[in-house]
Amino acid sequence: MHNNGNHSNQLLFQQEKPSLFADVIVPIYLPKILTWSIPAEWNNRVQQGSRVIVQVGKSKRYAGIIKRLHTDVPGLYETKPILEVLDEAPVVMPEQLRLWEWIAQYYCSTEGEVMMAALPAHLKLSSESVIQYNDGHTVAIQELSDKEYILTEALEIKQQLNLGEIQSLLDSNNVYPVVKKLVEKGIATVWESIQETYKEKTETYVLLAPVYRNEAALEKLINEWQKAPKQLDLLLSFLHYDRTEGQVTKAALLKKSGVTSSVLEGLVSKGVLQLEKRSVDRLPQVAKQLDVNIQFSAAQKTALQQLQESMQQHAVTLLHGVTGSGKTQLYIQLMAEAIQRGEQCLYLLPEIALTSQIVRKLRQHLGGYVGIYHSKFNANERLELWNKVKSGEIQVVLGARSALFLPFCNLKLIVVDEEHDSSFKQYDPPPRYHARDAAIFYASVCNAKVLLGSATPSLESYHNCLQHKYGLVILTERYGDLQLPDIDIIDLKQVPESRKQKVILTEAMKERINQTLQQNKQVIVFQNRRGYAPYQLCGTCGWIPKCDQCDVSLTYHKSTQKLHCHYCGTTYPLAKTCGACGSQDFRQKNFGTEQLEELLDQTFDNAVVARMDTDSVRGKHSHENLIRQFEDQRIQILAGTQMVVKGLDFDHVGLVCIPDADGIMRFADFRAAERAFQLIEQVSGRAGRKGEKGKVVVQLFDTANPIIPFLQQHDFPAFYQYEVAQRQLFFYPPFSRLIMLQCKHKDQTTSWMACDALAAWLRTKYDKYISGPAEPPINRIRNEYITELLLKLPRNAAFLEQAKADIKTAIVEMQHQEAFKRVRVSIDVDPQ
DNA sequence: AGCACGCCGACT
DNA sequence: GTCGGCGTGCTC
Repeated sequence: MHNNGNHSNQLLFQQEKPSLFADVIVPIYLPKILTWSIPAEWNNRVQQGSRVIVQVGKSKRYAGIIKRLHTDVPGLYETKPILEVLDEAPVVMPEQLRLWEWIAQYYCSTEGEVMMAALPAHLKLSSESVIQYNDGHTVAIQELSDKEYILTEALEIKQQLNLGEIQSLLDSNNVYPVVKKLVEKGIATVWESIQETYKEKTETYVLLAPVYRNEAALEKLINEWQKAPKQLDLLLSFLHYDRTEGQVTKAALLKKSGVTSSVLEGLVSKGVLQLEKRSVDRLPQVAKQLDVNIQFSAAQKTALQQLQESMQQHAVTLLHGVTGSGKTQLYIQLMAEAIQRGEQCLYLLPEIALTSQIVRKLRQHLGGYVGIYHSKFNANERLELWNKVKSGEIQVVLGARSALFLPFCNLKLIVVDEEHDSSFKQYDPPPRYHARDAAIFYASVCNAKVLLGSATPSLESYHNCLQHKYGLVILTERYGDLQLPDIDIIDLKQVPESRKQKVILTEAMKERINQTLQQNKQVIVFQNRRGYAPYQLCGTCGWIPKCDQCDVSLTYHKSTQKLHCHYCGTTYPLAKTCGACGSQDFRQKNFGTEQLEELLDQTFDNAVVARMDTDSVRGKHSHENLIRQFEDQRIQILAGTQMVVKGLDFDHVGLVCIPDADGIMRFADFRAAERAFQLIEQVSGRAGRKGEKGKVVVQLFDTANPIIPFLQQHDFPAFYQYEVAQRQLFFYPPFSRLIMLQCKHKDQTTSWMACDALAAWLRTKYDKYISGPAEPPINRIRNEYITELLLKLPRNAAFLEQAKADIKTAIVEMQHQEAFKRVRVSIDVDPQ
């Protein structure tokens, strides 16, 4: 067969211009990335990192991110074309795509899930079905079923409905068949609506009409003013603000002059003033000014120099500085230097440590260079920050773990403060990533340095320092030559009545609180349990009220007069009689912050007592207000959970009380000692910041606990040596890497058997690394039974990759078995 | 995550 | 015998 010239020209043409395909990440759970084709006319408009609209399945459309453009023709399936190109410039950078890929791979998640965690809501678009009424239809009422009739009637009035509206209209979850019928009968059509959700914020500004913009005309107007004195007043106050502030918003003018908008409307209709809508920034406008004349102590100066040297040599440096040693000032100095070099910095903190205190401090020194990013910000504000980070306008971001996903263009320093904090690990929803570890990877991609900071480093990080993988800088002196507080132990075994009925505050502790109050100092009382009483017990038969859906005893909350499940959030009415024997002899066991607050309030008449926990600071600014009140010493005693520990510096705290230290130490997992040390050391650090040495009083039964001497000496390295020996003995991190598999099923036996089947699959290769199956201490949550399998694997990257692949295979194999089809398995790499 | 296909109970 | 419940599998 031979070709004529024309034909071979076409072939040649096709070879020069092969069709283009895009691997697109869509924000849904998909086991692998899917490929769409690019219509030839858009070849020059698409780029890696841009968003495109694609259709997934029958009708649903999403804005996805182009991960890769290529010309590999997919062999096994027809590709659909992309439907729209949303961005001319990429919204995510190549470095970010590498981070996404790493997280998905390392944490056994998917890039779609990472995308959901990474992008601000307004960049994640998905379509919604709109059911549109067709006015011209000619169907008679008699031809319709009841449901069809109800829907037709509603459509006639509203013209358009979405599926959610139809569901509530018909009071059913299964409305699609009815909609389909109406479409078949020509009464309605269905189309997919996909809309940009970001809205620019606009403000109305008041301007002088052009004719009066010269002195003479204006003077004439005012001098010849006849009626409408309110309008004249308003005009004069407008002129005043216009002169003093340069521009006047409608809202501010009306507020300051105290008249209604109808007065302003009058001036506008007279043609004296004009209104103009302008789009404005949602982010606060702060001057870009550096103020870094920090008075460093000698110890800080040394540490700063050591940090700079260490960061030259190491990708990651740990700053181990005792509480109150002024670590934040060092970060500020380093970030200010980076700003001056035109670089970007990321400062990560655990969510609840992102208080107004730290924000104020950064704003004070780094001014408008700083952007803030955490869950309290709404979607519009987040998108604006996203864009300003991408453009490089914002150079420093202070944020919680999700700030790691911002599109930095010149990131050179990542500070992970309180790096030991377990809330850097996300659990639900996946990806179950650790922001500190992901930051270390991201820094390697961006060629940035990482600075970890903590008064109580994680064993993993400290171990890495001793192995010379990370640099280590130590700051042992507290700023202003303060000393760490003394820790006194009160042995509850020695308190006579405590064996029968638990004493919450011993006489000795009350005495110390009184002394502190008399010296006009404040007291923090730490109790890591919310509510009034963590469980109730029938005095006759021992029955304990539990959650119907979870294997957890219910906590009595006095404020709501209800029993709360702290796992699923369900509330139950207060039990008056025993559910088992009918007895009325109910005893409340243990105590939470709510009861503690009440008790403190009753005991110390002259002191103002407040409580800080997730229940008491629900409102938007209540957390900030509470902190402010405590700072201003309007509150003398603050009772609270972990919340009082994180990121707060108070100047007048003389005493920290821990009435139930047993509650911190008795957890059964391998991190119990580490967590207890961190928590108690961090709480202690709140005592005695300015003035003399603070005091800590700890009540407990378990006075023989080996971590106590380390706490009393504030000796982290000695604690590390003790704890690391335990870890080595039992092959726990930092000597191994953990992967936790959880099987969940509504039937307890099935859950166990499935987990056992998984274990059997994995034992062929990983026998000596597996422990379990086992039931966790709380084995039922939301009516699902949980069985766990823990793998303690050697720290070898290639080995771990293989293990993860084998785990995924084992899960698929297990779920092939008929009995286990509905068992849900979750994988948690490096669980906390 | 949706959305459709497919198989079993309560109604005409 | 059909309608409608939700269990199961696929999406380029």
